[in-house]
Amino acid sequence: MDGGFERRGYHHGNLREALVEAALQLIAEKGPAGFTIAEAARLAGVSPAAPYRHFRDAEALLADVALRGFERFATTLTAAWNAGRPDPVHAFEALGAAYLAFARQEPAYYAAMFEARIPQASYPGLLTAGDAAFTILREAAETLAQRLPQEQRPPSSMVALHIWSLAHGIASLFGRADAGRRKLAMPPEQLLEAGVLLYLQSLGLAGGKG
Amino acid sequence: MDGGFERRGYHHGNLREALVEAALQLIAEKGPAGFTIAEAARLAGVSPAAPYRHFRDAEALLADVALRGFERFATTLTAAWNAGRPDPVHAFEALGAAYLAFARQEPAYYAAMFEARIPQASYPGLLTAGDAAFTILREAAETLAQRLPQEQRPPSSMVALHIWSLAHGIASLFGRADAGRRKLAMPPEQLLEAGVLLYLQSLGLAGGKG
DNA sequence: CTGCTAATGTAAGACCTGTTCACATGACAT
DNA sequence: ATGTCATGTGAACAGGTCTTACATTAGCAG
Repeated sequence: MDGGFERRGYHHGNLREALVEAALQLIAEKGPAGFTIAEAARLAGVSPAAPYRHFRDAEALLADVALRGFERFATTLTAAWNAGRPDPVHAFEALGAAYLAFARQEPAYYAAMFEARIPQASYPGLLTAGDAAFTILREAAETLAQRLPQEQRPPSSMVALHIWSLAHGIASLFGRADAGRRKLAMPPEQLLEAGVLLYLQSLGLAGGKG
Repeated sequence: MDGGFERRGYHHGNLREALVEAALQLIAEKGPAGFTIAEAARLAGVSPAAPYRHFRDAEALLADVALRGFERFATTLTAAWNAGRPDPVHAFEALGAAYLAFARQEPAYYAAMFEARIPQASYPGLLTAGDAAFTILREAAETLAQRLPQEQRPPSSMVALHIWSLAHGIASLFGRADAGRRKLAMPPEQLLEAGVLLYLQSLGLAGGKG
């Protein structure tokens, strides 16, 4: 661990990164509320006051983690959409699957992004990064809608919001390794895929009977 | 406030209820993580140690709030569904609207129920109460599905999961007074209604073009 | 290489919270 | 009236946040 850094002397050399790594580890273990600056400092091998040279307070550190999370999230979603190849419907499915995969594989980022209750107004970068991620989904929906005659096209932002909400709902209710969550008859990925297909069908965007 | 109770002497008289009230107030203000036993005790006018006579620890208090929340939630949903009257589709819409209304009007309960990361395994009552609330949705979906010829009926639990997830996603992304959340072109209620209608259409359960 | 400056880390401390313990109080049954 | 038990208190300790004054050193100017 230690983010791959061993401190070599009085100065750590990469404390900022080490703190982010430590925060990720702690959030993954105990949730955003369980993370403390003191413990992150301990993991990084510095005194409890050192982190304050890099982050104003615990919330700022969390906000930085969330920001990085949104950036990775956007990268992941872009790759999954893959410019709509091989065809928009399958690419859209892949986008949904990537959403859930991110929530499952990066629970710490996901928690920082969506569960930490960071006041976004205080961290404008967060808002921007979140919008960028959403835009990927919206443009995918836009591309999909192009297949319909213009007068039948739904607003792409509405479609994107529906898919985002469904994916987020599934991820946050059932999609995590959280022992506490309910068991399902269907794995979350399949639940999402079925939901998206049904939804797209009603728009005339997916095959007649899934 | 004080939950309507003034303490009259050495003994509070209704500390347990007063603590729950205080917790609700604090959660509403600062989220589940911002709530502390010490502050709840202060609001109730007792010493910081007094709450431990009624709750094993802070998590237990939170779990009690969540449990009460699930019970109120179930009541609300049952009333909204109204046994499927005047007709199942409209009643189903009302159910969705009630979901969002609960999240908005009772943010403290909602947060305790879904955001507090209470290990449900440690509080079996919570799991039961959550299941009871979900069952209402599942039975509504079941009733709806009855309208279809048997071989076209989707699994009602899948339908219920889709609707629950969509509603929860919308509520948790956009449905709260949280200043930090994004602005939408459409109010959350309308977003949900449109999503549910589209979804039901694809199942053949709602009118041809909403 | 020398020496200055700014960045980075430390130590100590004020203050808060959670939680436990021995003890105080009084509601209630007998 | 008396005893008992639920309920509340006060003191104590561990551990957290964050600030302030101070220590160390990296990196740059000369």
